[in-house]
This record gives sequence, structure tokens and C-alpha cells, in this order.
Amino acid sequence: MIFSSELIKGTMKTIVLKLLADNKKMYGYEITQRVKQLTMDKIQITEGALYPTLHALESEGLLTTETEYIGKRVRKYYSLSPSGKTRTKEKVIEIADFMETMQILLDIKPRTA
Amino acid sequence: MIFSSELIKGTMKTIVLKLLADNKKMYGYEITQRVKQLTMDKIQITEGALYPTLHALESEGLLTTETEYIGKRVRKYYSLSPSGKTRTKEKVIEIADFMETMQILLDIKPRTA
DNA sequence: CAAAAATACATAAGAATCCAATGTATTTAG
DNA sequence: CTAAATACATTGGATTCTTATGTATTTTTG
Repeated sequence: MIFSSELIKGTMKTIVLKLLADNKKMYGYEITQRVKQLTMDKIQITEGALYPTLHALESEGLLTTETEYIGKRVRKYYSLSPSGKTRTKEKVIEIADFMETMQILLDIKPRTA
Repeated sequence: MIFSSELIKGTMKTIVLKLLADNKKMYGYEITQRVKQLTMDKIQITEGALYPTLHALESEGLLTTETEYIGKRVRKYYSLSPSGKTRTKEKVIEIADFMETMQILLDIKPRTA
């Protein structure tokens, strides 16, 4: 099952931020592949969605970039800025809280891990 | 805390459908108040968001309506159609699955209820 | 009782966000 | 040598919700 896109709306930024928090630096294509792998293909971040998001986060000052050349190919690495780290924590907490609220509202029992 | 609106995007329809599954019939204003109450003010569904959603669900054939007069005031009740009931189950399962995936991705531990 | 708040419906313009499609270019695998 | 994978990016469009506005009735409160 691939989740309908409207569910992913609103979580894109947080997913990207969280991955960068766990991995120090990543480049765009790597992010799409990592999400695909971590979610067992349930969430597919397309490049048309990712790159605008990365640019938006960068212009908000949450990300910094460094460019590397792999042969002749450009690779653009993204990392969290200090404010990016703070914001990531806030956003993860917000989603966690939101999901608890939704579980009550939709009467979903969380699995005991 | 009120959740940033982009999180709620994509869950509106499911919230409305689930409330109707639990309550047989409800009217618009009642839905906004119930959500507010059930979520302890964390989710506020505005009327500008709700009515278009209700009309969309109705035109998809998931809801049926009946009008009542309370004094001179119109009250429009919404109920699930048979296909609405089916769809509600599907959508709740989808969100439950999505939330589990997000918990893995964001490394969130679900509370043991 | 008059004014304010709550109840109850609704629409319209706009912002935000993501998707699909498209484009370019390099590298690797068959 | 050709196809697939890697890697960047933009554009137009659809969807979805917000803000603002509008109308009207009923209830509460000073």
C-alpha cells in the first residue's frame, strides 16, 4: 500500500529534518531512497516534492548546504543549522502529539511495541 | 497547543467520516464542537473547511442528508451511506498504518495505553 | 429588554503544499 | 552501446484548508 498523498502533506518537512538530524548530512536523491527503504516502499518522496521542500527549508535558515563533485557530477549535501536542530525537535514532538490525538479521535489502539 | 494546519490536511475527511460512523447522524456545527471537545481544543475545524468537505463527501456518495427545522432555523443532518461506511473503515486503517510508519520514521515510541 | 454571544448555514478568494511531467547530464550495468 | 540508475532542478496544476465575509435565528446576560 502506498499512502494517499494528502496524508503525507504536512509531514514532508519533518521527515526531511528528522533524517538530517540522524545522519548529519545527506543529499537529495539519498533522502528519497532512504525514506523508501525505511518505510518499505510505503512512502515515496518524489523529487518534484523534495527539492522545493529542501529549498524552502534552506531559505528558512534551517538547513545549510555544501557542494561536492563526484567525478563531474554535482552533489549537494544538506545539513541542519542550529535553528534547524531546534525546530526538528519541536516538529517531531508536535507530530507525536498530533498522532496521539488522532488515535483518540479515530479510536485506534497503538500497538505495544 | 493547536496543531499547525498542514498536519490536519488530509485527515479532515476521515475525521468527519469516523464521527458519523460513531454517531449515526450529526449536523455541521455539531461536528465542529465535538471535535473541539474530543481533542481538548487541539483540533479546531473551522466552518469554512467543514462545509466544503461535507458537500464533497456528499457528492462522492458517501453521505446522505436530511433537513430538519428547529423553530425557524434549518438544521442539516448528515449520515453515512453504505459506501460511506466501507470507505470509513478503509480510511481509518490507512491512517493507522500511516501513523505506524511515521512512528518508525520519526523514532517515536507509542505510549502503552 | 437590549445587546452580545452562540447557534447554524454557506460561499469566495487566496495561500500553501505536494504531484506529475519534463528537462538536463553523468555514471554504471548488462 | 544502450538502458537503467544516479542526481540535480523547474513548471503547471490539483487539492486542501484558511481567512474573510455574509445571512439569520436563538439564547444568555447585564
